Amino acid sequence: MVAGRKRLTARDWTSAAITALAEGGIAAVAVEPIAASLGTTKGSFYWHFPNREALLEAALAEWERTRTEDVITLVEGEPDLRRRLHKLLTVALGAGTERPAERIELALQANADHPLVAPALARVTSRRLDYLTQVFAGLGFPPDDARRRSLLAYTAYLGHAQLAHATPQAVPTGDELAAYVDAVIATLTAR
Amino acid sequence: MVAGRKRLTARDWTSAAITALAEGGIAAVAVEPIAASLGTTKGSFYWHFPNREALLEAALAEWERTRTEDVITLVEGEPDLRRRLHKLLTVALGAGTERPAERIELALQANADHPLVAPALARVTSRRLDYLTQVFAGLGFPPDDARRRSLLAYTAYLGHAQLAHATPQAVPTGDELAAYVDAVIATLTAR
DNA sequence: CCACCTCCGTACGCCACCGTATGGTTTTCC
DNA sequence: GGAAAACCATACGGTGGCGTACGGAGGTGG
Repeated sequence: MVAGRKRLTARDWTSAAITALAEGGIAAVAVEPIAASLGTTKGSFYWHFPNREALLEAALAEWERTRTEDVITLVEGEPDLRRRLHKLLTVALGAGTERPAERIELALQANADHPLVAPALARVTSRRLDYLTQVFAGLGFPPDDARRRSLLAYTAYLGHAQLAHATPQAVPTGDELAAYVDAVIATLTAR
Repeated sequence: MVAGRKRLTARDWTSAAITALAEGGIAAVAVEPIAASLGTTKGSFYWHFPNREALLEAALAEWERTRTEDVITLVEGEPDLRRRLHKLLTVALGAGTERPAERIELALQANADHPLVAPALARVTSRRLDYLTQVFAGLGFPPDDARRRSLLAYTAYLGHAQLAHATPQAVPTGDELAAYVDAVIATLTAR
């Protein structure tokens, strides 16, 4: 892939692992294929990492870190709660399945069983749900109602991503998508 | 597993494959492990099937068949549309991730990329969405609104299943679940 | 009863990947 | 400028799966 540098760092390996993760899921985070894509050999890898699991662990940690940063920067531009929700849903439901971030997301969901994936996923999920609950509470819904609405919103997001990936023709695009997002927000915020 | 019969049929292999699918996903539909679980060897398998792919194909076909039957029998006991929706959602959201049917469902979603899985999944999804749309239309919503609501309902179901599997603690149970189902229905059928 | 067809066990070669061993090549730093 | 440390290539053995070859068992009909 990159022919420039000769000597690699652990970070080079983790970011290559993240790329592989996006493209082929957990199974693609494999030492020898990634070595080939980096134009090197396992000899390099096993100097920087003890084993494959450590690489996966590093990749997941990196993903979790940048992922939360993304959400924060996305959110902190919109003070109005209702518009913030709209923006959130537009990005969440509109993001096809092509972007690497979405692909990784799906790859991790697909491997939620994995002992390293499960806790990372749990943390991210929990943070998102808490945040959503907070938004709905800010819109004036009582706590438990806010929680239910956020759960509905989040599961709808998850399912939407899944559906867009598995059965893209079942999911609206363009103007239809915009109308859908509006309808969903109307439904989610209906008293 | 079964020590009784000596000679096996193709059906024996298919149902063993479905069991493996439920327990370990697509990757577990592997000839040698299943042979071992059946107490036999590959010699048997390659008499009944040309290769691994054919086994997977047979398993998927069988799943798709029984799956549609299940839905039909579930539905045709409740004439009232609103109660039918309630029943549907209760079963769909309440079904933990323990039942084999749910596990297979998730395993297939996790492998939606797979060339054999994708079309099967697309057919099932499309049928379900059409059915849901029909229910909402029957409740008096105009066609495109009914479609949007059914999409929201179905994505919520998909995401819920995913969440219940990956992050069970994020999902309500017992009385909370019942309350959640009621709230979701109220939200989904709100004008 | 025996020949044939059905079914299965075993052994083999192949591939992809993991992890180790070992020696060589760069840097770095005194 | 040379020793020590950092880094990498290569070769090896191990595991687990796929698919083939082939020989034998066991039912079944003539």
